[in-house]
Amino acid sequence: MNNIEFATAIHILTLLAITGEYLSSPYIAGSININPAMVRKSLSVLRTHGFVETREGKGGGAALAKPADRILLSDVYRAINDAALLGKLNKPNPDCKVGRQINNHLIELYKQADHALVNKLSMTTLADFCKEFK
Amino acid sequence: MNNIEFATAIHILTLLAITGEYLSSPYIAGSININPAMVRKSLSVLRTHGFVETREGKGGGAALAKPADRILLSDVYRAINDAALLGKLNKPNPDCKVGRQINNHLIELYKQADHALVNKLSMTTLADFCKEFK
DNA sequence: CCATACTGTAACAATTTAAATTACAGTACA
DNA sequence: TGTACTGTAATTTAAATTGTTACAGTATGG
Repeated sequence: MNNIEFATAIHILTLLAITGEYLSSPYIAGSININPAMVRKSLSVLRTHGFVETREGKGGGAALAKPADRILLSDVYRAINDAALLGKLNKPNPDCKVGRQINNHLIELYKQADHALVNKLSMTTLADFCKEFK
Repeated sequence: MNNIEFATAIHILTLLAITGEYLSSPYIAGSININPAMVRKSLSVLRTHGFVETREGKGGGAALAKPADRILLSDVYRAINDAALLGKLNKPNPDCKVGRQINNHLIELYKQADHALVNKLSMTTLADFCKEFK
């Protein structure tokens, strides 16, 4: 969530869900106000995870691959953050009792925090999110 | 959590809690394997938030300012992340229905996610965390 | 009262990571 | 066959983070 990809992905999915149409990367880019290549990069990840389908060639673009009420925001979060841990670590001194063990304990803590976050996000579907747009 | 300061702060607090002594920044730095000035920077934040007290001059250093069972990991997280939002935003096109509204909705979502994370961290005290060290 | 060993902090430098851009081959349509 | 796209790799640029240096201020003990 701490990179902009999550915001970009949610923006794309929201557009696709609300319009229900195939949209081209230049069109989507115009809404987000970024470069079309960035949109295609994001679409590439979303396609890999089954959220969207894309069509090449003239008149091509992207559309949702499944109903918006079957896409959890937590799934999108997971897709973008992959296995990345929610937190950085030092390289402490292994000759110190604390230094030797702390990274294991921090990793465990980060995992718990991440689970709590994902759990919260799993309570909202893309459809729920889209309902907020008037 | 996505900067290393949280890991550094927890390391410092763990050392202070476990030893129960005044420790100097060079000593602490030796355990974390970073520069003493970094430790002092972190201590400066921890002092501002009332977690530690420090002594200047020869023989100086830092110690916990209150019992480890009265320090929640969520408090430390808040102290370090201050008001920083857990997520970035684009600068979308205001002429687009989605672009115009999405940042407000993402901010709301980030807040919820952040609360869930803080809630989880509030279940562990520094004392609990220290118990894990054998 | 001076040498020593610290803290506190600002200024600066280096490094790392993230983001954006460019480029171009491949594909589909009309 | 021209046009308008996608897909992706390579590169560049920018931003954020992390680390370093430097030095004034402070406490201690001989």
